[in-house]
Amino acid sequence: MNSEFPAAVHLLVYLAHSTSGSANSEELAENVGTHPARVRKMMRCLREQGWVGTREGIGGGYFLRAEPAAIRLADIYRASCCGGLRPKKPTGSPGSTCPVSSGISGAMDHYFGEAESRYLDYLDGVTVQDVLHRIVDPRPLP
Amino acid sequence: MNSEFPAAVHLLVYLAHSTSGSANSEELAENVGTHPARVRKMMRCLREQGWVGTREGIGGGYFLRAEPAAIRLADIYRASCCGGLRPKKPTGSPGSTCPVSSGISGAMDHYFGEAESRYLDYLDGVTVQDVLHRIVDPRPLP
DNA sequence: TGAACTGTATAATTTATAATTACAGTTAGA
DNA sequence: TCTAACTGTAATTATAAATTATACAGTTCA
Repeated sequence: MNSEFPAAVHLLVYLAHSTSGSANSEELAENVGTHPARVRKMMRCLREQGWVGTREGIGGGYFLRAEPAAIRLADIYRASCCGGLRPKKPTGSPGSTCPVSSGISGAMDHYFGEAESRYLDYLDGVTVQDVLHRIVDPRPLP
Repeated sequence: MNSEFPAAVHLLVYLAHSTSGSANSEELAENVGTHPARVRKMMRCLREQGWVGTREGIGGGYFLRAEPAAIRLADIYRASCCGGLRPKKPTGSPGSTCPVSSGISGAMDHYFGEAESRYLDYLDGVTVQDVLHRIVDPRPLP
């Protein structure tokens, strides 16, 4: 898995924690530990989901549009890196006469899909607010 | 995720399906679609788990040592690429004065760990035999 | 002894990921 | 209306990870 998903969560948690409620790409990039251009690119995705708003121009930046308790990690995952839990390169070859070589990738797709959906079932129960609370007020949480 | 895990499953399923019960690294590599040296390397791991045996020298190769129905995909996953479901590079920085930046990676580790364990719970219910049956006799199966 | 294998290390190549650069478009305020 | 401070986006470069390839010592059997 690449780090799009955790970085997206980080951005949303940061905005949820921010007292001013907004931040520009430079501030966010420094907090996450990445480059402002990458933040802006990721923000496109979060904006399309309706989770953040953008203000361009001087004094501009990003701000939350949704309630932290309404943003589920499973949805962030789906928006940022869906399918990332399975390997890109399948084994075997579809045209082989050997049933194992030709059929294994379809079978594995099935198992990866099922397993990934259990992974997402769990993340469906965790919100941006939960993550924030785990950080600023470490008590047992989802 | 890299393709160690699906390749390992492929190797075991192939041996389980093979009528002779054994195959050398060249035959396995061709079936999986990779290099014989990589097969030999992966076999080390499968041998250490007691799932396959090796015969060196002329006429040698690999053969199953365990029942296909007793080899669980979750165990293959653990042996071949445990932890591969989380990104390698954490976001934020531990020393930061910002609680989000310093705390997010610990929080995400927790959620990734929980989610991965759901993923494995599912794979725990699938065996090499199940995979083989799904390929050679496609009926509803785990 | 020699041919057919495995075991293992290391180098080379390819691919994926992230960082960087660049610049057009937007906005607020002097 | 001009300018500085931003975002949006694409293209390029750099870095890291995964995979393939090469090499050769050790094993086994005929």
